[in-house]
Parts: sequence; structure tokens; C-alpha cells
Amino acid sequence: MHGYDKHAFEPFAVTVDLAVLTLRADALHVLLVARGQEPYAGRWALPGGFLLPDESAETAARRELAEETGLADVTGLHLEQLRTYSEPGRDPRMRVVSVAFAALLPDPPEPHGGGDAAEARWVPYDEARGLAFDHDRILADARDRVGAKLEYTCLATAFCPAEFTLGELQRVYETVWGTALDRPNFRRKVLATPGFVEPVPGAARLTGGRGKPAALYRAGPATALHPPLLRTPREGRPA
Amino acid sequence: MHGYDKHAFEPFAVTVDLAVLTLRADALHVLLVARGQEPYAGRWALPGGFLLPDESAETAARRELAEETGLADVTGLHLEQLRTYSEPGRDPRMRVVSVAFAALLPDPPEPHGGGDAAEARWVPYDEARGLAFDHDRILADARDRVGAKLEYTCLATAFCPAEFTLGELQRVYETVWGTALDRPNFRRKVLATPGFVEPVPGAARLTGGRGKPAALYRAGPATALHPPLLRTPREGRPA
DNA sequence: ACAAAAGTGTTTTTCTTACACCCATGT
DNA sequence: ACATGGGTGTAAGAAAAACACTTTTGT
Repeated sequence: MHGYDKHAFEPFAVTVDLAVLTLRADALHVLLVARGQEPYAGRWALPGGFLLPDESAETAARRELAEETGLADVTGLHLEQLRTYSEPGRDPRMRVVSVAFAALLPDPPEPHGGGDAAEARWVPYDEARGLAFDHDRILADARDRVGAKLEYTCLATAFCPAEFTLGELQRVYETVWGTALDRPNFRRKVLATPGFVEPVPGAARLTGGRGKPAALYRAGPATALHPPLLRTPREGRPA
Repeated sequence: MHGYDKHAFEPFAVTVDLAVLTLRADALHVLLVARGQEPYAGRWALPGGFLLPDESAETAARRELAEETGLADVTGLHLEQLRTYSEPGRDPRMRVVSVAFAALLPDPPEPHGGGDAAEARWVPYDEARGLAFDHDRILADARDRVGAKLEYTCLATAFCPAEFTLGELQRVYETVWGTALDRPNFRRKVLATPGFVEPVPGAARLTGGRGKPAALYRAGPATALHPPLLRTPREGRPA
């Protein structure tokens, strides 16, 4: 009961772990770092690290995100708490409680890894298996959460750059869900949701090199999607 | 990077905090305990406590739940991680990272408080303000999460006893959302969702003392609600 | 007889779906 | 010319909302 008996609690190490997700070449990718020491030396792991004395988990996560991605400004990026993993055996050496985060990025610059990690790279989600600790589980949880939140929040724009086309936004859904969506209907639904996207007046961009230039949009102020954009189990464009 | 430098991390105390919610007399109630010591002596707080050396946060939360509610069997009760609160100043005495949980109960027996809490009681949600620490925030987050999850999960049955009527289930939605729902339409939607509820053959119960006896249902195996039961902002039955 | 709560049916309206078609650009 | 991706229109079907109505109990 918060009794503050000095012997009533055990000291724990507290860390953050990050599932940094992005879309490259129409496939979900995750940022992994190579572990240099035991345990799990040589294995891939999610980036992360210890909380500093005066940091909240959110602050530590954003600091790690900046270090690992090498991006100068990570303030606009979507970062959200996933859950906390606290099973006693999850780290073989000591008791470590880890607050896991999911971070969503538009396709970032390749050379990241400015942090203390020996090596860091983007790995396609489907090839990211056999990670250190319980990171397989954390990564799977992150993917599930993101997939689910696409349905009823405006999260998809977090995978897009500041200005994007509706085609790019649709490809976010299709890539994460592994399904094909009808373009006219997708378009209508997005535009019918107030505050989901806002048109950039007069702007257009060539997307595939070919085709009609697409109008550009910015992420709007809305966060929730009412009504939701439901994942309809139809054939086409499997993951 | 999980480097295990003995000086690379600060030891933290790790606790769990529980937002134990139930419905009594058509109002959302939360279980609060009175604090006996400083800080916040005499104030109400969410129940909680320190993790034991070999416990996960989930295990600790369920142990606290059993202690505080006095229920012999808490295995069937819904318990879910909310998020982790780790702001440096959230406890004035020391660095405490708290993993918050939401627990949902059917209307429980009044005399609980078998734990180490001086006093514990059910408080209507709207009167639970001015709590110790950041518990106001945790409680608000719990309510938001539960309200949102009613839309797209089968969570509502967690507020109901093992066997319940559709009217009782509807009252869960109406109480948590503070809106009125159309009974025929609610009924159809629930019954049209496979695995949401299962009829108890031949069983019926008088509900309000008056009226036709209602058929009884059990919670089904489904966890997700596809399509969701959307919160329609209509007038009537305000919170 | 009446009130209260459960349960059924039906009509209207709204939303979703599927698909046809036109537009602008590069090769 | 045609392939490629963007954008518009529309008719059929499904789902939701609104509401009238019947049933079964207690008083």
C-alpha cells in the first residue's frame, strides 16, 4: 500500500524497448540492433536502454529513438506505449522491467545507428524472428496493436511524410493489413471523416513516375475514426 | 543497450496500481482505499502495492485484487494492463514506476478490504476526485479505455455475473457511456455477433421484480466485436 | 386493469460495395 | 497509342435506426 517500508520492495532495473516500424518498398520493416555482449550476443534485438534518473519512460523512449534512428528531430513522430513486460525470467541476469513502445516513422534515411549500438538496420517484419529476450513477443504485440488501431484511429498518417497522397495512405492500410482495398471507396471514407486529412491547396505530386499527378494531403487534427475503417477479409494483395 | 554496466542504471521501485471498476445501482463505481501514512495521509487512493521479487506485474495485480476485494476466487475476473506511469515526480519520496491495471467486476459483496488497507470502499466514479499521487489521471485513463473497448470488444460481459440478461448487458453500455440505446436494435446486434453471448437453455430470471422474465445468457468465447457496437451520440439517459 | 420489462416485426434511411468510366501523365 | 495511377459517378445490396406492437409477469 505504498507503505515505504525500505524492505518492502525489491529494486528493479527499468528499461524501455522500442518497436520502431516503418514502411519501405510496400513492406513493414522494423529497426533492429545487433547485440555485442552476452546474453544473446550476436543476436538481433529491439533498440532500447535504461531509464536515466530524471527521465520518464516516454522521455527515455524518445531519446533512444533519436539516438538509434539518427534523426535530428523526432518530436513529430508517433510514439506510444505498448505495455510493460515484467516476467521475472525475461532477462537471465537480473530483474528488468521493460516499458515497451511502438514508434511509427515515414520511410527514413538509411544510415541511422548513431547510438551506442554496434550495428543497426531495417529488417522486413517477416524476417525479424529469433530476437533476443522476449522481443519476438514485443514486436508481435506492436504489430497487432498497430494493425488494430488503423481501424479506429487516424494512426495511418504516422507512416506517411508530412505531405502525402491518398494512394500512399491506402498503401499503408494494404501493407499492414495484407488486404486489397477498393480505391474509390477508401477515398470516400477518408475524405468523409472530418479532420482525418486536409488538402494541401494546389499541390500535386507524381507518384509512380507514371499516371496522373495526385493531390497532396496533410494529417488533420482528428485522432479517432468514427465510423471506423474496418478490415474486411477479402482476397487480393496478401501479405 | 542492455549493457549491464552496474552504474548504467538507477534502481527503481516498481508498483502496481489498480482501477477496480464495477457497476452498482446503475452507476460506475471504483474501489478506493484510505491512505494511512504520508504522503497523502487521509486521502483516497487506488489500491496497489510493490512487486514481490518473483512476481510479474500481472501476478502482483491479481494478488492485490484478491486482497483488496476479499474475493476468494479472482481467476475469472477481467484484468488488463492499462499503461505504466513513470514521471519522475509522481511520488514525492522516491522514484516509483507504477504499472497500472484496470479490473472489471460484477457487483461484488460489500465487505471487502481484507488487505493491509486501513479502509476500503466503493465510490461512485464521479465522486472519486482528489486522489493521491497521479491516481486521478490513472482512473480517468481506465474509464476512457473501458468505454472505448466496449465498442469493439466483448468486454461488457466482464461487468456481468456468470449468467445475465440482455437487459443487464445493455445497462452496462448505457451506464458506462451515459447514453440510451434502443433495446430491439441492441438485442439484434448482440445476438448477431457470433460468440458474444450464448443462451442458457430454458433459464429465465425476473429482473426488476416486475415484467416478463428475461432469458439468461453466458459470455461466449469471442473477444472482438466485428462489426463494432458504436457509441452513437444521441440524447437520453445522460451520465 | 395497469405498469413494467422482455421480446418481435416492419419500415425507412443510411451506409457499404462493386464496378464502370474519365483524367492526366510518361514512354 | 497505351500503360499507369488518380479521380468521379452510380446502382444494388446490406445494415442500422426508428418505432409500433405483442408477451409475461407483479400489484
